[in-house]
Amino acid sequence: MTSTRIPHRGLEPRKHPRQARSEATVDAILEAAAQVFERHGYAAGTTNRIAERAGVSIGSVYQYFPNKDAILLALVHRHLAEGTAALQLPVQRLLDGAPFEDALPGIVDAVVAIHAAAPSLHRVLFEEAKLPAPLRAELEELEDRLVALVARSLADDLSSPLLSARMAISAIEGLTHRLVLRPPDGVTPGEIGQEITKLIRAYLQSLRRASSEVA
Amino acid sequence: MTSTRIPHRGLEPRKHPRQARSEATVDAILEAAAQVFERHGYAAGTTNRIAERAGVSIGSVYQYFPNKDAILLALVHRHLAEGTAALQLPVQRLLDGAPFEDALPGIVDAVVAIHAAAPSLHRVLFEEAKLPAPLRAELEELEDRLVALVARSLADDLSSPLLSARMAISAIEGLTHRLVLRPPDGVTPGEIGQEITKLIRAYLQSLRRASSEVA
Amino acid sequence: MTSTRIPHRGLEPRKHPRQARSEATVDAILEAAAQVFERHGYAAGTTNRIAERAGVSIGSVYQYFPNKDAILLALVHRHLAEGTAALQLPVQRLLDGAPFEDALPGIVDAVVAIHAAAPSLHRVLFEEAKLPAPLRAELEELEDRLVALVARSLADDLSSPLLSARMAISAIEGLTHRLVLRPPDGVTPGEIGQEITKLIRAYLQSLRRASSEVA
Amino acid sequence: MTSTRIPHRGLEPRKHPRQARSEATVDAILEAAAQVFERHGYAAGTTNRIAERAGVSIGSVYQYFPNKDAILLALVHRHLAEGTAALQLPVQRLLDGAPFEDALPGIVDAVVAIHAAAPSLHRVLFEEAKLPAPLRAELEELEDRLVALVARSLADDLSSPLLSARMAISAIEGLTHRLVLRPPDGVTPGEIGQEITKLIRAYLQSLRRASSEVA
DNA sequence: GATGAATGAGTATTCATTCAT
DNA sequence: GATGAATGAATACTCATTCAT
Repeated sequence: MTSTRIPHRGLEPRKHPRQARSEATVDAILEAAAQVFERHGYAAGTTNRIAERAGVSIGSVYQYFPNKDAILLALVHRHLAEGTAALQLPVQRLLDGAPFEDALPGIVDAVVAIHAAAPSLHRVLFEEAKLPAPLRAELEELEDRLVALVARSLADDLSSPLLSARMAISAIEGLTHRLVLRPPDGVTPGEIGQEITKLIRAYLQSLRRASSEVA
Repeated sequence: MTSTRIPHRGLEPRKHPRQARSEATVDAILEAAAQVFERHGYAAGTTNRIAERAGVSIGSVYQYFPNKDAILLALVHRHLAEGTAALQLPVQRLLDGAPFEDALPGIVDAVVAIHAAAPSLHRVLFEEAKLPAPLRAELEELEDRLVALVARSLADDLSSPLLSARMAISAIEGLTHRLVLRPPDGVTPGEIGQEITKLIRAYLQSLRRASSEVA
Repeated sequence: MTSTRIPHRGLEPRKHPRQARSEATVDAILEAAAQVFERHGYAAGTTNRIAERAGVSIGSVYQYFPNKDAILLALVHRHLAEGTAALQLPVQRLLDGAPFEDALPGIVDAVVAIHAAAPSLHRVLFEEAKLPAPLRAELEELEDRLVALVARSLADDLSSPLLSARMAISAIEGLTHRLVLRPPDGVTPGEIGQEITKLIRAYLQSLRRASSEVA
Repeated sequence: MTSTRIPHRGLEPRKHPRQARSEATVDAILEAAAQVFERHGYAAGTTNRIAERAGVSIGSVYQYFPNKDAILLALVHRHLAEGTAALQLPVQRLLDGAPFEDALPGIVDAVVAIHAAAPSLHRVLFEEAKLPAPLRAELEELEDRLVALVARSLADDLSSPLLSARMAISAIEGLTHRLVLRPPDGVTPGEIGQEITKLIRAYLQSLRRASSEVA
């Protein structure tokens, strides 16, 4: 397949490895795929290269993944799991009723961390590859849920909490993405996070002022 | 070529059309390429598909473009020219010494307009395809110049004008990109622009307050 | 056509140029073709390159030649005419009854001259390209006639004049071809010719001795 | 590639077959290539035709050869190995100090045998295709070494042993090439060899006579 | 007559995927 | 289970040739 489009059917991992050895093989393949996609992009990251780097025969790759797209999907899921885990704590705080601005630094740190780990791979997974619609929908829903959560925490002060929450989350994602992939000279990821936090805070506070003025 | 990498040499258009007929052909090819890349992405946007959609034989495509990458490059340049044109006015105001915040809405509108015209194509041109290093450098320099210009206009009030300018420009680009590609329900591009403007303004004002407090 | 095979039909020049201008065009095309084939070989010598070098549009080339092979054929004929002309004198001496060894230096000089003029083109015309069978037959017949002529002049002294003549002619051709294309260090074409002459003379004399001993 | 030029890099066979099966595949491809090139020439001998005749998919061809040129190169090397083997014995005699004329028939027989096995393929390999410069240099050096060896064995009697040796070797090659490719009526390869031997002997003896007369 | 834009069959090559061992 | 040899559809690109202007 030369295309980048990722069909939906037949993407489930072929067999769930039950033995430790198999699990190690799957891990090796995924790790190899991450490296190969990171370096070459999705289209030029051939399955044979992945197999070679994993130290495994191409046949073994297809023993565990029905096709190339499935490998990418598994990577997406792995990435997603890591992301969810990193967001776990700050999101929990939101659920516990903490104000958004308290959870904000934790969220930003988590997003920055996710991107900083493998910036180029992130690009491949979420921008180069055309993920299957259902997965894409799932991703959007995930973001929507976070937005909704944030909106709820902003609802008391702001007039358009949903839009504001969307702006905040999008700013975090968008800025992190841009700035981590190509960081300005002499600025560390940590500082990037702080600056993003500042920006969001300023935005929300100005909205609050506007909101209170109206009232 | 299945890869997405775009080499630098040999990408100049092959012949300059001398008859009106060929100019129309080149236009048709570029327009077709824009559509095909927009729909299928770069990798899956085959040259034959482009030719077919242009209503032209594959040979004609290669009469004017030495290879597939050159088609994409031409598209990038076309896009770039439009972008530069759209930014012309607000940038001129900056050059004339206007404060950034006055030029801001114009800049945001221009960036939103560029994205809104063909959001998906924009993604293909600047994210899926690996542009040749020199072009990429040129693009970065373009952004750097804009950042420097903005920084200059912010230098009086702010302590880190370069970083702040970078944040502002990145926020415009990053947010526009995200929000135009997948706009929140019931929000128009115009409103997106306004909200982005608000966000940047809030950020700068808060920096100013912080700056003056220190002083 | 990528093939080197040269079909037989439709190879006659399309129209005999009647005006001086046309004749000049044909000449320019042939000269350009000679240069292009000499430099690039037949397969890589494209018709467009020929047209360009001739300073003529591709359409004009096809006005005078039905296809690429016809150009090569015309070149072969031109070459052949020159060869025949160069051999005219020594062959006439043979016809007049002169002994072969008297005509020999003239023949060798002629053959060397033909090769030396454009060694690489000669290779393309007679070895790379697969000439159409009839032309090939014609060429062979030409050589056969020369061989027969030589054989007649050797018939009195030798026991197998036909074979000896064939050997002599083949030696001239074969040696010239090899030695002119890649001449040994510090040896001029003239010396090559002299040495070939020596070799043929020695061969014939030894045959004569053998022949007379038997008798 | 339509051109006949053969670049030098990336021509090494792609993988060394480890299973018996693949060795058979490589052999089949080479044998098929020999036949296809023999019949159609290099340019018109398409890789698909080779695959088809080998009873193998086109993919398998490229599993073992990086490109078409590499196939031709492998054929050249195979041919060369056979040639070297055939010349082994007579050359050894020369090395052992035998006079050239003793080794001569063996050399001629070897050269005739090499050509007679696949005359047309020989033409394709060494005349139609433009071998990469290094290989061409290697071939010339091989011939040069043989010439030097012969010259050494002629040095005592002749005044220009190097030129004479070059003439002798060139005559063998050139005559064999011409006469085997298109043998005169009713003459067997064996007789061709004998006649060539005669010719060389006569040449050398006449040189010797000339040399001794001078002295 | 001349031009050069347009054509499209044909070529080398890649790479995801299968399957015999 | 694992291997890697084999497959072949698909792709970018060339170039001889045609034909509208």
